[in-house]
Amino acid sequence: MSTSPSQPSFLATALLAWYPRHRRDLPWRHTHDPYAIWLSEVILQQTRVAQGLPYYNTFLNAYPTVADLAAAPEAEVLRYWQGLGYYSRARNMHHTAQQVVQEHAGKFPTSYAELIKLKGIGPYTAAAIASFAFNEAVTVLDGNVYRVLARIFGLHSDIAAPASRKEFQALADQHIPAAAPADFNQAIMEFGAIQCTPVKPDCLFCPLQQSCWAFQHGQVALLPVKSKAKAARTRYFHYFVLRHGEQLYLKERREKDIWQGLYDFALAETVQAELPPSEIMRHLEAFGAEIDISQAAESSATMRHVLSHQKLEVKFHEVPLRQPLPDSTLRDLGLRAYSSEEIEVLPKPVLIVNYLNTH
DNA sequence: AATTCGGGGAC
DNA sequence: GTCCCAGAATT
Repeated sequence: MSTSPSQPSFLATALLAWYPRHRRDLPWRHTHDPYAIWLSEVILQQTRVAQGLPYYNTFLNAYPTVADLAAAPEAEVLRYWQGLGYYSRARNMHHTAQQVVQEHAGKFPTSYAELIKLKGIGPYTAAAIASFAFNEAVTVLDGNVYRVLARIFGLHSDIAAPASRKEFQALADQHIPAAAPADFNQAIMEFGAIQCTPVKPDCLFCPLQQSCWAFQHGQVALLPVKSKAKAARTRYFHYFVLRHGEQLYLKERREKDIWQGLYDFALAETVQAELPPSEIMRHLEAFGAEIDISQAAESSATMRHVLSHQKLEVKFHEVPLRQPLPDSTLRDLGLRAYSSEEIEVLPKPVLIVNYLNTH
């Protein structure tokens, strides 16, 4: 990190004046506990405050300390994360909590250099924890910071390109005040979140209006420059909802794919939208149990579920069984029978939760 | 450098 | 429909 000038820059001065008058009252702003700050930062990765807030409170209540998190079963941790998405965040937190307990005697590392070595803690989160919990003068770079800097200084570098990072990093490093690194980091992100917003920023009442390159040049709506992501691919899922009495059969997703560690039903993925009747019959026979045709429902209508890089088109085929699935089938397909009470506490994709809530 | 990891809310 | 959110790991 570069040094900052002895006199705070115009940017630091403006942001530090703006921040105390506009900051939202958020729970993680009342603590210096690195564990709680770590949790808030991981939750807020690619997640809005409004969506993450209830998870923060519930999670911290369930696991008040890093030792509590380390001692929990992974499935339970994922269940608390259910609905937040990017589930590797939860799995990495769990892993790192155990590492902190075992290798650091339960005490969180206190420097950026040590923090960034931990799984799930990258440049942003390491800087956030180091500055907020330990007042280290390291700058955070998140989507808000990119946007604010691009507009104020007229940077036209593509913020989606990794190579642009060092330009923004250098700029942030120039302006972070040595006397108040944590407040500067909080302020610039909060400023981006509620004043210098992506769409319709509040330029009319902006304290930086006069010194903002984008405003002065009428290019606020054009900055930051961000190249578009390629279109999401479409996948076709056919779930077999195997039921015996009140029991449903589910499996853990272990493969390297979406929803790792979460539970869903027996699944056939197809290249085309339709699963031909002959293929459906082949799957049903492979389950190795007699099906109660009289209670068999039509396949559900297609449910669409959109992820960042995938569009899922999903059909659920309900399969009422006259007897339990044989052990060989359970082994082969990784399935297990669960009561509705057991299913409730399994971590599941929102898609599966939605299905269960409507059937 | 490019890709892949969710889900929701604002427009 | 589009955009993007207090990003990180993997390839």
